[in-house]
Amino acid sequence: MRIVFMGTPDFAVPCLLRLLSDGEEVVGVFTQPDKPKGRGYALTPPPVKTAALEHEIPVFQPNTLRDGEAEKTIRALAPDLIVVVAYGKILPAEILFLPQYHSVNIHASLLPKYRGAAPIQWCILQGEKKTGVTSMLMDEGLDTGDMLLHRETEIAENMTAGELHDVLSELGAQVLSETVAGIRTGTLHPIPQTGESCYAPMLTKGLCPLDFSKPAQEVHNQIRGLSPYPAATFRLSGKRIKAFRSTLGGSAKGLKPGTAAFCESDIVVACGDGNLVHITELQPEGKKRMSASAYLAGHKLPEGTILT
RNA sequence: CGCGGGGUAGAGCAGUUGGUAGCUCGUCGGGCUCAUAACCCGGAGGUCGUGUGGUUCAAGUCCCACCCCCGCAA
Repeated sequence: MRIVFMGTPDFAVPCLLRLLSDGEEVVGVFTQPDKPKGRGYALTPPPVKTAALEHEIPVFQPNTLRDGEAEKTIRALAPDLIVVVAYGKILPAEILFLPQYHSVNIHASLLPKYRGAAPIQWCILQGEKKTGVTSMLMDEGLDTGDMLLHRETEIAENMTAGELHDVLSELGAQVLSETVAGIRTGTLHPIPQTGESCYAPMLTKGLCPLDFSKPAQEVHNQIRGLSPYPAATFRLSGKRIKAFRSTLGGSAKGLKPGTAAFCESDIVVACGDGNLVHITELQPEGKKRMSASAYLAGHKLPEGTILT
């Protein structure tokens, strides 16, 4: 099948590769323009572009899909289907329904929950026990199209967003493969999204600072939901520290929220509900990411120290 | 040339006004103990990122160049 693929970040790469290994004819890849990133503002290509170029697929990086140019380009590519995976732009109707089989999207949640930009992280932030991947026939709304297939996966107690991302990314490739196969054979039955929906908006820096006056479980969810990017932070002796991993366990026994308890191999902090959160992996500003025990080997952290 | 922090024993950190390096953990050996990841004693382990660079009687510590790592911001 002739397919135009639209995607941008790492999450979308396994989907693209799966289409190729399935023998689909990927005739073009749309991805976001290269953007200045990192120190020195080096112009950085999106991961999907890199992957596409490695397979010698034509890459298109328009700033907008709404000036008619993109439509002409796609028309010339004459796809049977458009596959969208975390592309980062809304497709106008004239493109959406251009191919014979229209456009399908792979979304990293169990729709209609967690529509939007950051479903993986929000699932963990909200303390969900399971999530999954859904494929849908796209319409003009944001992740509102009729659903085709979905696959569920458990979210382990201490799982981070990064780990879940990798799982869902592979699961997404699997679902995409089955979806394309189903479209080819005409065996899929689109079903409208029903039930309670919610949105997973883009993550902002404002979500990062930890608030130890919250219950330990929420602090824990915040740490793992924002790990590794953008990463939950707290302050210790004037420096900002990112927390990447944590576990729960133990009672704070009347310690005020934010107070460090006995810190041997973990940084143990009292939370608002009287329970403890154990920070096990972190990164001080300007330093590499390290285990809490390594950090504690070189930094004294007496019991009673206040973290904010 | 966006702003900034840092490269010292396996890991994490100190290192004062320049005088050839210390701490915590780990590791090895011994001891204590019913026992232990606990405790005590002892040992090994470092060309202090690179430059057969500059200053100096003397540089981890000052100056110069380069390499590498990281935080912020985008």
